[in-house]
Amino acid sequence: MGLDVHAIAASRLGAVGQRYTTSRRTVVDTLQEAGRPLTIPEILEDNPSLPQSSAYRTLAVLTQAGVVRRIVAVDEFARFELAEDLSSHHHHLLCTSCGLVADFELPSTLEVELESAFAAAASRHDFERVQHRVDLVGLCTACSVTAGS
Amino acid sequence: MGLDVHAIAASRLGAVGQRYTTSRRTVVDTLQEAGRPLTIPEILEDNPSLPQSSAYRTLAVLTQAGVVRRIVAVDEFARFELAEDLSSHHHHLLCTSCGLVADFELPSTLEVELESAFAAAASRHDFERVQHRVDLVGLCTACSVTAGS
DNA sequence: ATGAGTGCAAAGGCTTTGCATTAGG
DNA sequence: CCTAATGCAAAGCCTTTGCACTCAT
Repeated sequence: MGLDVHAIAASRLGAVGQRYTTSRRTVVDTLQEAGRPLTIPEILEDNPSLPQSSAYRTLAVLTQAGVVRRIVAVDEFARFELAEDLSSHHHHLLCTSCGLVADFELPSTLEVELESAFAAAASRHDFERVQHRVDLVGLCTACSVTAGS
Repeated sequence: MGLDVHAIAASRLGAVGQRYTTSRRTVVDTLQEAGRPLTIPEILEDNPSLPQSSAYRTLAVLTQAGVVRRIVAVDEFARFELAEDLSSHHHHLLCTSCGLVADFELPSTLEVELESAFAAAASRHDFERVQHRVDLVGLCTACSVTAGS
């Protein structure tokens, strides 16, 4: 798709009174190129000149502006990816052994069914502004070879 | 249901060479009574005489024995609930504001469809021993009143 | 009795923050 | 220019761990 991610990012940051600075642009680039959720250590690895504290602050701002999404996987590291409307709707495969996060998609017919079931559950429990989080938790190829009993 | 949770817990602990001690029993009771995932601070609140380190160690052992399940919500706190075969299959509603976790269920027909879609996705990505994690993330009643814009 | 389990306190590790400096609009 | 953003270092906070004591078998 031909979305201008940087233009959208600049606009969303502006909407919350934030500037689209060099380091923020860099982080967005890194996430877009990765195409999967990255931890902050991974982001720093790709950008050795970026200080750790700047990475944390940058990602906090980008998250707040709706440019990136923070996801909680199975290990102690937070992970970040571009917001879904800047990439595409997808789900995550989480490796319980190494923490790897990969993306996958569900048939759209199933997504539709899920959506209505979720809407019903949310309304039943008085939850609002609900998004769903559908993940698979298991062992990735590498780990099932290593740790597979 | 008439499951004897304590008997099962004792048996599962035994299977991994662990004893079913008083504090472990206490934690299991607390989780069963709560009927929703609890953080360690919440567990300690319910059991003021239980030291923090014992709570962490107890829950680590119970998790390893398959008596409880550790879940990652949206905040920094790990949460624990009884294993599904000691309670029932369900999903979670997560409040992004206060971190509250509530339970909900999906129609069993939808569960079946999901299961096969997940199996397909997992096999496509060479993931093994896959479990699913289907949660809704939003604002609980209390928080949507307070923080609802 | 005798090793597993517990309690206390200190250490670990990811993340946040204070403050002086730099850069964006 | 002038405020927001950055960089460095120190502090926070959840969690884990070392070690001596106690309880379960």
